[in-house]
Amino acid sequence: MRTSWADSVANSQSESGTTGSSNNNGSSHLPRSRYVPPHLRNRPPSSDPPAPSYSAPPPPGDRVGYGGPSAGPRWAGPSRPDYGRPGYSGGRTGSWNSRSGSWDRGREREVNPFGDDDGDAEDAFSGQENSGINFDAYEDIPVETSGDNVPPPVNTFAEIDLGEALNQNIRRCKYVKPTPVQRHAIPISLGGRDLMACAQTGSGKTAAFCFPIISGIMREQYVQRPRGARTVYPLALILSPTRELSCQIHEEARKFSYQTGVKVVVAYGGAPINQQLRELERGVDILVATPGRLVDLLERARVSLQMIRYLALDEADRMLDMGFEPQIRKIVEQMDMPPRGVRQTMLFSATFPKEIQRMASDFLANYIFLAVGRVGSSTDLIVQRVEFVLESDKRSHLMDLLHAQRENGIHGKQSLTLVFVETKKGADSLENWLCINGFPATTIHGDRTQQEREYALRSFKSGNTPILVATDVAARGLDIPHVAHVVNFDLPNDIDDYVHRIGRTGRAGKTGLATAFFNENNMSLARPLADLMQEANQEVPVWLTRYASRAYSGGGRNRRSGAGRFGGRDFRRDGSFNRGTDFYGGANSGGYGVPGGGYGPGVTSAWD
DNA sequence: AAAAAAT
Repeated sequence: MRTSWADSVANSQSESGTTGSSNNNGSSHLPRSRYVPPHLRNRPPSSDPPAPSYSAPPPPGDRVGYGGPSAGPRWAGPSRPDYGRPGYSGGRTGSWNSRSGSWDRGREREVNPFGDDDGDAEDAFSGQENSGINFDAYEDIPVETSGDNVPPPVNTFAEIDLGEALNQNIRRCKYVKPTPVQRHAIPISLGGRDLMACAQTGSGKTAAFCFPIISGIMREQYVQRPRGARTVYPLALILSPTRELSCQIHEEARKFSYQTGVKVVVAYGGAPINQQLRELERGVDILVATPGRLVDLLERARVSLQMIRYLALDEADRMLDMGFEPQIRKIVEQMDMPPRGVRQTMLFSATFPKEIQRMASDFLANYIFLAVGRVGSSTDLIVQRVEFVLESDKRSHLMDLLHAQRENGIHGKQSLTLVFVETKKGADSLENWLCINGFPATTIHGDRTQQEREYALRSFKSGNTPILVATDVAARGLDIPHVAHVVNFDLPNDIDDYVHRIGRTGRAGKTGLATAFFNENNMSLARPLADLMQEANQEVPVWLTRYASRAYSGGGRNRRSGAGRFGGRDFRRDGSFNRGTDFYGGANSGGYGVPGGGYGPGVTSAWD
């Protein structure tokens, strides 16, 4: 039987009579037997796994491991050299480090990230959060792996020795069983292997790279980090292309690391740097950042990458599209980060153009390639409609849609609708027009201040302004739960972008609707769109088929080399890219053309 | 061409 360190803390706290009461709302003590932990409140009585044995959880604000009495041995595991990889030997017991002692100054109460104590309107949807996941949709997802000695996937979280503290947070998140990307990626990462993967954000990708990092840091033998003047030394770095995405990863990572003692800090541009510096100074294990701000911090020598054990690059192709390659190379190769093979690296990308392949071969060592199909292959979950709408009719047409939606909605409440437009100016003007016409809308684009962007996102998520007009800043990666409808008011020029946009709905196994306004300005998209819809078993209007057959072949398609079909490819198999001894051809033959997994030639990026 | 990202 496993006795984890966290268990012993929980036991010792229950023995010492700690009452598990009090959220930050100052509610008075509840009798212990009646105590319902915040994350178990407001739930439907059935369908949940048996509640964890919870006689008296530690008070939410009190960091486990911060000098608690009889907290058990801080480290009982085998010792490793400083730069040792967190090898996975399975069945280890009692080796969980609390990270205590690292951030002595941070004795303030850790804010409960699961808060039913934040009291704002985001609660409109709480209680449904994650509980409506259609797990059947996850069953038949095609998954492909290749590489040396791929660790076998797991079927339950219980099979993975992540530690009790993390397990408790998994329960608090109401994750019942791992999603496909988690089933495969977590054992790979825990096995200390580098990973190149593609999968949707909504399918649990963030957890897939956060769990191994958090658990690895907790296992880490306590190593004194250098104490530079004002320099901090994170152990893990997560890079993502947009500020919102970084925030989102940070929020999730905070939930996963609650009461583990692992500190997560986010740094991104557009926000005052001083506050971020203060956060950093209070201690950081995992740093989530956008490239620009991180480079700034590195140049100021406020952050050192010397102690980095884990590096995760999210939406790598997106970062390259946005011209971040120089910054990323600077961060990974030209600062003080340990080289590949010493640190552990995870690279997530939707497509595999040459630049990504080069990046993979430069940043990863003997990695495992993992491709996870789209949840429900997008087919079952997103209903795609395309309508011919003249430029001049778009606004009134949108209005019709919104009216119909409002009437069909429950209690006349507008369900969340995300409207994509091409330009920042167009976004502002459409938002204004919607508001004038009685539809509360807000907008998100790169000309708005970060504060405005964050406010807009919050206001949208909470349902206060159930219509969000967005440019492509919101197209990829953002996981906004409960988006019922995505409207492509202006279609993008690239079918990949279309796929990403409609992927903002139908997430986490829920169904969604995507409507596109098509007109003569979108001719180049006719064929790829018709092909895509057909392959997704959607109804293709006859007029679109006609345009498609007329359209000059190849127009508007993504012709990036290296991209193609299900999950892209592990290019190491091509033989064309072999370089040095890290590469090997043709392990694990077969696997392409997994049934139901593809969008056909030239159409990629079903992944986030 | 537009969008994004450090000040």
